[in-house]
Order: sequence, then structure tokens, then C-alpha cells
Amino acid sequence: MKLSTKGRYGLQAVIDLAVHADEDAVALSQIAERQGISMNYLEQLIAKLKRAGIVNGIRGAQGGYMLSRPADEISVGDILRALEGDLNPVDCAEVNEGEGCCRISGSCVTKYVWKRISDSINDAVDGVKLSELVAESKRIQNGASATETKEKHTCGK
Amino acid sequence: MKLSTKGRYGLQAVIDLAVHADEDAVALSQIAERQGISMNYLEQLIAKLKRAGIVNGIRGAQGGYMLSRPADEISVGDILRALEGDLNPVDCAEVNEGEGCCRISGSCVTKYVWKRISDSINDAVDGVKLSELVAESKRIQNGASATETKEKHTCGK
DNA sequence: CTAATACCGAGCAAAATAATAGGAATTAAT
DNA sequence: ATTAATTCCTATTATTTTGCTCGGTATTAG
Repeated sequence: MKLSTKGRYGLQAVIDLAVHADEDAVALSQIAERQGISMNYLEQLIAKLKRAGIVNGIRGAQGGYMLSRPADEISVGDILRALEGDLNPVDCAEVNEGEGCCRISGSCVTKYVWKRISDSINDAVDGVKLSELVAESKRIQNGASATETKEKHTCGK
Repeated sequence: MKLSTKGRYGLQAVIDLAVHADEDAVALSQIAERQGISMNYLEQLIAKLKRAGIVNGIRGAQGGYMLSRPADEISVGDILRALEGDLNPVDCAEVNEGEGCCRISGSCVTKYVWKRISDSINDAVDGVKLSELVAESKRIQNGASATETKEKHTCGK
């Protein structure tokens, strides 16, 4: 019941992108370096985000990535679902709603529970907009000591 | 971000146990057969539940398992946490709360998000008591056709 | 005694995750 | 036009986790 590194790295990458949204386009190499993530791996994550229409890629020299829409129109849920797939705790929470599947054998009284968890998770992540995290991130950057720089994240694993 | 079979099978096993709570002790083999789960595997799951103090084992012939307390004093959260470990989406949601870990590098603005998800999940699962599921299960059993029996669950994977 | 059961731990195959690697296509800058 | 920087695409490999099997020991009702 853990998020994979896809979700964690990916969300951080998008935040990084959003924080540097004033620049034209941010190269993958920059994000990778700032966040301490392998660039090759990050590439695969950002590909998912691109497919989901969250970021746009700009090819060629001086290319990079940009958010495809304003940060307050992107929720954490959008990002995590793009990276991790749906956030349901089991696959039948939504699916097979009206069918004979589980109910017959009586084995899916649990369905009700899964649905509740599912709804809770989705409400939680949809309620947080990327813009909020960007604001918070900038606040921390300013308040923090001047000597701090990128630093492999020792946490979050 | 999926629950493993540990959580799904395990919860079903506990429900089965609770439904048959009138009998003295329910043998693992019976639960396994009714729920269509490998007995050897189920044994490992129930061991976790035992360690967590949710079920009691009774050894010897005619032995089996019983709930260690009434079904309305056991929440789905108790059961799932026993089986899956904590239900936090990432490991640092609670940990390292007051330490320098993430905050310094500014890489953990996300912590706020993880905490929100975490709280949502835990609230959701703690809000459902085993007794509710048992009641629902019995209701379905009665309402259903008389010919139904155990049936490998085709769903929930 | 014996059969039924819980209890314990080692091992293993398959799947998922995390990462690496190499190259092709595109484009700004010179 | 050439070059260097970059996205884009796909294959492969290593590592970890999951789901499960197996063999044995301990305990107890009948």
C-alpha cells in the first residue's frame, strides 16, 4: 500500500518544473540534477506525464518541458494518477459495479470498504493543487539558510 | 498503490471467522476452503493477525481460531494494518517529524500531501467495524439463491 | 495412541519495480 | 550546413517484493 518511486519522483519533478515556470523550458537534465534522480529514469516518468497531458515537451536544443496549463489547474491527483495508474486499493472498487462478479459468492462485502478507501484517497489528492505546493516550496526556499543546495533526499523511501 | 493479497485475503478470512463465531473454533482448513485460498498461505496471514492480537489460536485437535474480542471492537483498519503494515503512502509521512531530513533540501513539500492521504486512508478504514461487514455478509447470504457456494473469486485481483 | 490441528521457518518462482543503455529525431545557435 | 543540446523511443538488466510451497515440530481432544 505504498506509492512507488514513480509517484514520488514524478511529483517532485513536476513541482520543480512549476517552480521554474518563469524560464522558457526546463531541461530534464536540470530537474534530474536538482532533485537527485537518474535522468534516464526520470525521462520515463515525464513521458507518462506527457501522455497524460500534464506537461509539454519542446524538442531540440534549448528544449525542455513546461506545464501544459497553470499550476492551479493541476491537482496532485492528476499527477499521481498519471504516474501510478488509478489510486484504487483494489482493482474491482469501481469496475464490475453492476455485475454478478463478487456478490454471488458473498466474498465481496469488502467492496464497500475498498470504495470508501478509494474515495478518500482520490478526494485527498484532488483537493491539493500544484500551485499550493509551489507556493509552499518557494516559502521554504526563502526561509531556509542561504547555504543549502540540492542534497540527495535521505528520506521518503 | 494497491493492497496486496495479504490484505484482501486476510480481511476475508477474518470476516469468515467472525461469521462463524458461534462455533467453538474455526479450523484454518475450513476458512481456506470456504474462501478459496491456499491454506499454507493463509496460515502466514493469520499468523500476522495473531501477532497483532486480533485472533487467538487454539492448538491441538478440534483447535482453530477465534476472534480475540467482539467484532464491533475490531476495525478494518486494525486488520489491514496488521496484514499490510502501516497504511501510509510513503514511509516518511509520520517519521522524522521534527528532524532536518527533508525540509532542508526543500524536497519534501510533498510531505504535506502524504500526510493528508495517510490521514484519509486511516480514517476511512478505522471507520468501518468488522461487525458491520459481518452483518452485511449475513444479509447477502440470506438474500442470495440457495444453490450458491464457495466460488473462486474472479474479482478483486 | 493417534489423528487433527496450530505453529515455525526455509526456500522458490513469478511479477513488479527501478534503473541502465543506446540510438533516432528535432531544433537553436553558430 | 554543422554541431551540440535536447526530446523521444524501446530494449535490456538488476533488484525487490509478492505469493506461494514444503517439511517439519508441538499440542491436544478423543
